[in-house]
Amino acid sequence: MADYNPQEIETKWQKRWAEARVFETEADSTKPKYYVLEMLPYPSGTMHMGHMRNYAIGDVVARVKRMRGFNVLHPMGWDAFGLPAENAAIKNNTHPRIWTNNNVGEFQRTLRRFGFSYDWRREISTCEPEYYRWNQWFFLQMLERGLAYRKKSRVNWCPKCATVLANEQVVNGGYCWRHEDTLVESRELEQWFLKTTAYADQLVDDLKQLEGTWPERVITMQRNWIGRSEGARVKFALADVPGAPPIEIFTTRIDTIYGATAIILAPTHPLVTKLLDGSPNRADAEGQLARMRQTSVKTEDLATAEKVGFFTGRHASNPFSNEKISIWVANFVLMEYGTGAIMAVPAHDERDFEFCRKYGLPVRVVVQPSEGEALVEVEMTAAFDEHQNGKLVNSGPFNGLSPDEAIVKMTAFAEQKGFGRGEVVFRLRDWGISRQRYWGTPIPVVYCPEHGLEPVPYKDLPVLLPPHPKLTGEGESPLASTPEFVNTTCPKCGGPARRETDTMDTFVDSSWYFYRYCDPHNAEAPFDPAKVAYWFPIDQYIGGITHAILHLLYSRFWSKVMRDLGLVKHNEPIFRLFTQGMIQKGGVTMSKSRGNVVGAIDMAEKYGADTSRLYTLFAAPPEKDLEWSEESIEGSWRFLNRVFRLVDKHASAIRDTQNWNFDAKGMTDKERDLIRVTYQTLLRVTQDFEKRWHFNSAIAQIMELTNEIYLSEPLENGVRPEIRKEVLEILTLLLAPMTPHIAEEMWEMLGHEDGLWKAPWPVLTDGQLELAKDQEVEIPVQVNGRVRTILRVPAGLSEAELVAKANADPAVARHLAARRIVKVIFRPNKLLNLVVE
RNA sequence: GCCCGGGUGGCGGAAUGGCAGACGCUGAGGACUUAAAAUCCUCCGGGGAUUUUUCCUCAUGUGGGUUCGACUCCCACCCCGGGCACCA
Repeated sequence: MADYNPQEIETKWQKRWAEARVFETEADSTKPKYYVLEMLPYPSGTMHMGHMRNYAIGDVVARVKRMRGFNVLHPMGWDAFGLPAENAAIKNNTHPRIWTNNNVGEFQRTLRRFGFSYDWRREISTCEPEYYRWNQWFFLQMLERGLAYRKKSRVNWCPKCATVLANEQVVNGGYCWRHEDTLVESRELEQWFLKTTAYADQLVDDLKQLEGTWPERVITMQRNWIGRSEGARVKFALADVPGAPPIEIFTTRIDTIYGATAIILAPTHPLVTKLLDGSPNRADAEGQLARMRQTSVKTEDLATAEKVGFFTGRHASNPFSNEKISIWVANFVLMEYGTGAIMAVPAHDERDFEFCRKYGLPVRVVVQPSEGEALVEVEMTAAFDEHQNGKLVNSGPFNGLSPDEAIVKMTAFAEQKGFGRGEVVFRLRDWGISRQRYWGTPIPVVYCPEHGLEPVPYKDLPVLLPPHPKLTGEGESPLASTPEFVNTTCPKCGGPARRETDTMDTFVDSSWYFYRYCDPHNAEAPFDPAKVAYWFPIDQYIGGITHAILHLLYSRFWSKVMRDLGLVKHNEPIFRLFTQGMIQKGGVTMSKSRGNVVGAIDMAEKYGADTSRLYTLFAAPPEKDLEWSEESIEGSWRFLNRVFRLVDKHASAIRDTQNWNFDAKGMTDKERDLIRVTYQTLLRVTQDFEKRWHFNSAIAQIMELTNEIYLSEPLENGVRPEIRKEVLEILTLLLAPMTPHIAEEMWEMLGHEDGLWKAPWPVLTDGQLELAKDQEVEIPVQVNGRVRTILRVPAGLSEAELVAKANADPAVARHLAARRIVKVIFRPNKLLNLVVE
């Protein structure tokens, strides 16, 4: 009699797995491959159970696939660059590398303690020169192709981070994604960009390939983020400024152009100052303009702010109607989108309606609903903006067309006349990657007084971070105040030159790390394309919904660039994506900053890794958020003890028994019942693992099986040792993907000298499938859809026989009374429903 | 405002058109024990009738609908969570 001692068992098996190198894999074209990956963690502080859920799910998948004969790649690494390391280093007067490496050590120890089946030889850390040199290599490749460029731009500046943020890192309408209480400011700086917009079309089109294997909402979020709009660009000539260039506007509703009653420019539109030159309204206008230009960058405010604007005193003429309309400037028109100028069609656009009513601009209906009452301008209280359902009026030669027809014809007309053309506009902007911080990948270019911007030659990569930076957390990049880094020579002329001092956004690191896992120690190239061709695409990627836009969009972009560089063949790197729910405590997501974490190591020490893993899988389906409960985890602990005692009790009697030959002859009823429930459990659990990912109900099934076995105790009475062995072995194998250590231990107790890691997932023969079938079934008998009795009958009973039995049953007879049966619904082995008058 | 999720016992959850509440937690009772813990067994949605047994009835956010039959499908609404938010 031994007690279940998880600390001892878990250490023992982790050691054996490592010695036998069980989880180390190589590309092998003779075997089917399976690449399962969990998003790489940012190593900060200690790991909590919120992290572990992600890895527990991935490990189940990896272990099930291995048992099913796949060559499984399951790697782990560290997203090791980033601001917290630098901030912590400043605070503690240490080096970011020391802080980072300590955390990496802590994270690695925790993951190892949980027994996750990673191939640790493939571990990568993005802050190592062996890794980030390839960030620089990719950057130079993009620079050569015009996909990396520098421009002066208004940027999002987080005063706390003291650096620039990408648009995607500005959250909640104007706050820093790391400091959710800090408002992002707007500044003008020279910045490096990657041309994500060059792939905007593909990024949106290829989302179709992901339908069915990616969560719908992730696809929708990406589609909205890219924001593709088809419309037209139209030139409005200036009516009262001779020789001035026309104003170009973008619209998706060119069909409503006869209803345009004003042109509105963004406050920062370059034409605004020209228009105001010599305008009678000038003084007044400039005051308003100044106010508009300095309003906050909070998009949330923008959305709810009242629309304000002013008349420039100038007019433009509508190229379709030659009508003169006034030109305005207003706060709700954005310079960053389209052309920074719009035509206001108040009758058919909600925003324009609001603006024009406020300033008394005319409203003119040009699309009348095809059903119901006709619109009357003065009575309108809202714009009529339906596409589908209307026809054009007051629109010259286009009267009578539907809006959709009119869009096509009017765009063609504008193109023919030379004052407009069809255009597709994206909301997506280029990816600003410059960061004015130390702990990131140096951007590999130098500035020569003679030759200007020069890329660092490939042979000189990596450009290493200087080992002794001056970190202050303020002002420009710490690299700029590190002379031994900045001062260099021009690769072209050898004269003195300055290095670029910006470093790369850390999303660069995570955009391609999963390729490096395929060939992590390659010193000649980012990876061997042949190895990537074997392992890719990632069969299953698992992570939080928080990365639905940023990380996944950049990764998709990077893959497409790599494809165009000829490094990979696929369009999309990730075949199947799963977004798991968060672990919460007290109703909010577990996180260090909220101070509600449950430490992973603490749980492993208290209950063991197996219990901790089991509980995160059992408490809720994996896609849903899960409220951590210290009381509930006790149930998982009790269950594993219960299983262990069961195996322990029978082990000595059955360990040396021959395996059962599956001969059904001579089986006792008790044996049949046990075998049936065991096989049925196996079939259902297999389904839950492979098809539905319902780990929680898989565990429930295994618990039920365990309860059944307990109720059949003592098994020695009427169950032969070989059948006991069959039942307990299957129970053990079912648990193996989720609680691998205890499963290995029990497998050994059951007499196996080879590790369970060598055992395949059980597959039933036809004979065994026969034994899995019910011989007797319980059939609910309904009268008019209400259950009146449950009959226990032999499986496969015919309708007639069942109806006869039902009629004979007093509980049914009572409800049939003397009424006539008008219809019989019969589902074999399932249900009988008698419909009476 | 728009777009997604979701709403089932005291709690986490199960059931993808066929016995609502599997499994687990909590709680109650029993066995074992000098005792406790652990363990094993039983019970546990509401109301009513019958009271050793069983039967009826209500119940899956609300109201309709489809169906022999609806937690499940359809329509409308309410509430909760998340995402987007002047993108022309």
